[in-house]
Amino acid sequence: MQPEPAERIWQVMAMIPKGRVASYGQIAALAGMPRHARLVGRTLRELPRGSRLPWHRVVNASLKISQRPGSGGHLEQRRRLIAEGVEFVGERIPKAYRWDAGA
DNA sequence: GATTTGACCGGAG
DNA sequence: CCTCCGGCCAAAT
Repeated sequence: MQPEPAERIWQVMAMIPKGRVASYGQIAALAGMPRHARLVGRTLRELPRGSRLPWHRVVNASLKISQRPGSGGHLEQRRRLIAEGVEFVGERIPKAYRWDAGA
């Protein structure tokens, strides 16, 4: 039987290299469900706090953190990314940090 | 069961 | 930078 969609999402997410970021749509596409970016977002929202998955490496297509600015999650994600060497220009992450699957 | 909402996307204007 | 739109899908109202 086919792996559950959420499971494939977790799998793809787990392969994002440290110090790089990927978009929701990108994850969805790599998980074999193009245009299902929203499902990815929902899946991340439901992740337990102690997950070992690099959820912080997932940002929106504009290369900005998608969580509500000012929220704990937003600050947490930003902190973790910076800790990995990812830079921020204002709210935006330079395109150079975008993960190229298969590069 | 219809409507709204949400850690979304891409195109158009 | 902004809004509006159509697509997608699950959970909450």
